[in-house]
Amino acid sequence: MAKKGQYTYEYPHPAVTADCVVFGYDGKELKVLLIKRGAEKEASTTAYVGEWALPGGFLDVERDKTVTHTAARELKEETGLKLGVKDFKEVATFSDIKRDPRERVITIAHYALVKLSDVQADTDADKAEWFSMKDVPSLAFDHDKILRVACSRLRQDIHFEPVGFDLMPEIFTLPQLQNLYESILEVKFDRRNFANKMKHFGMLVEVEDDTPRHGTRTPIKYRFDKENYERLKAKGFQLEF
Amino acid sequence: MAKKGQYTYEYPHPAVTADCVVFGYDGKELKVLLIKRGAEKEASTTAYVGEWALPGGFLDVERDKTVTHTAARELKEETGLKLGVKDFKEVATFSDIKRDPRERVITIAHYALVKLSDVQADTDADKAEWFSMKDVPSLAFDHDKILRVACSRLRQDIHFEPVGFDLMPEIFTLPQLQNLYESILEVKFDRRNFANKMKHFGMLVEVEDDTPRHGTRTPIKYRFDKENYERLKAKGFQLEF
DNA sequence: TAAACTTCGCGTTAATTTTACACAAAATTA
DNA sequence: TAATTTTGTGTAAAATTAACGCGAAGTTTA
Repeated sequence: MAKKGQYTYEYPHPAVTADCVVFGYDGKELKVLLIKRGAEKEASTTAYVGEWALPGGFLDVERDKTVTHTAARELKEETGLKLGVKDFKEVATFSDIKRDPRERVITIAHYALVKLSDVQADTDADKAEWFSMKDVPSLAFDHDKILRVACSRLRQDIHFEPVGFDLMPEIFTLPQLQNLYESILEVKFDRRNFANKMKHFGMLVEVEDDTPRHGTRTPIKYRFDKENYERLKAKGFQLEF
Repeated sequence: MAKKGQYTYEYPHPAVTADCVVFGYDGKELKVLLIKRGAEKEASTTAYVGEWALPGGFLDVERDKTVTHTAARELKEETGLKLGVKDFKEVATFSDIKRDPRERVITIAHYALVKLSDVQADTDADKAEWFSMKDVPSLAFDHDKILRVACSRLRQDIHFEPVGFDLMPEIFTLPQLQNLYESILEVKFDRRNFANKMKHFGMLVEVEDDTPRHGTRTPIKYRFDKENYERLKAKGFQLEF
């Protein structure tokens, strides 16, 4: 651990953090990963102890290649969830002068999309918890605001990128996919038009899978055709919803 | 001036800057405002002396309310151009560990759109210069990259916001507006379809203006109907191009 | 001064995309 | 076995987008 008062500068410098909004989808609703702020670390200076917050932490000036590396590293440390730098998207910077009561801290918010079914086991249940977007508690710092902005960013991105496929499990059904889109965009689509449009893009591949499903009629299973998507993207095509 | 080594922290802090990509349009081509890096200020530590760069500078930890305030303040100081915080849009954070040779500096890039005809007189010609996007020189630091990213961001934004009207003079013609869209998007539109679409939005108002124009036939003059645009936006409408 | 040329505005038609909507099959429940 | 829920499929109307012809206004050229 570094000694106190070791680092001096000619001009004041702010502290810089990266925060993570990790979205997951369980087939029913959109969820977000939060941590409970503990007093373990720097007890005396830690703020908002016991409150829920977004995972995140300070830029390691000497080691973190970019602030996105900070995001990935802190997410791993705080929740156990290991994501690659490429899995993150930058949302925005939050730099209000009083956003942290201790000192001037600016944060670069990121978001990531994960297949909840794949990672739920990885997340350290002692520290982190998945909350449905519908009942997110009030958060520490300005994290409420960050979450709102991240959501609206996700809503924008979904129009141009197949974000659904990052959130869905490998094998999924059209009704599930539609439900996800409806959850994120908070609208309802016509089932038939949704299916037509999705199939029309040519990114869905039918899969043999006889796992019985809960519902009534058994829907067809699909997987995302990543190669074809990459080909289409290279050609310059537009998703749109 | 502050004494050296006055500000001390328990952990290393990066320096934080805000950089500005200011776009202007002169009726012909898209331009960007650059400054020539001088050795005036902190001579010994200044890097890239004599090279062209984006306007920008260090966050004033004690005074700047947000990094966007930094952007506005520095733009004014370095180019004479006075813009409001609302005129800026955040683009992205650039935080590569070696992007500044002197110390770790992360920068939050912003862009702004201005009516070149209105502000050309305000820009301090000694320090700043407007460059056509077609012949931008190679820039200091990673500013080439920042400019590229800002451009692609502008190209995205133009699909959903009437950015044209921030760049055009108060009174303009449809061919001018079309030229701007074509410059930014690097495509060609059909003159008649472009006009139909634009008029269909209901944001254009015909204006009486008999200033003779250079070309052949004198095109109709318009102005942007801001009130109507706000009304439409409130109702939730989409631009799209 | 007339002819040729360029730029501009208007409107029409064809192609494409989006929207609205009805019915039958599969599985569960009563 | 009948009723109920969920899913899959197709088609016609409506709206939007794309393609395009023409004549008018002004400039340049012969």
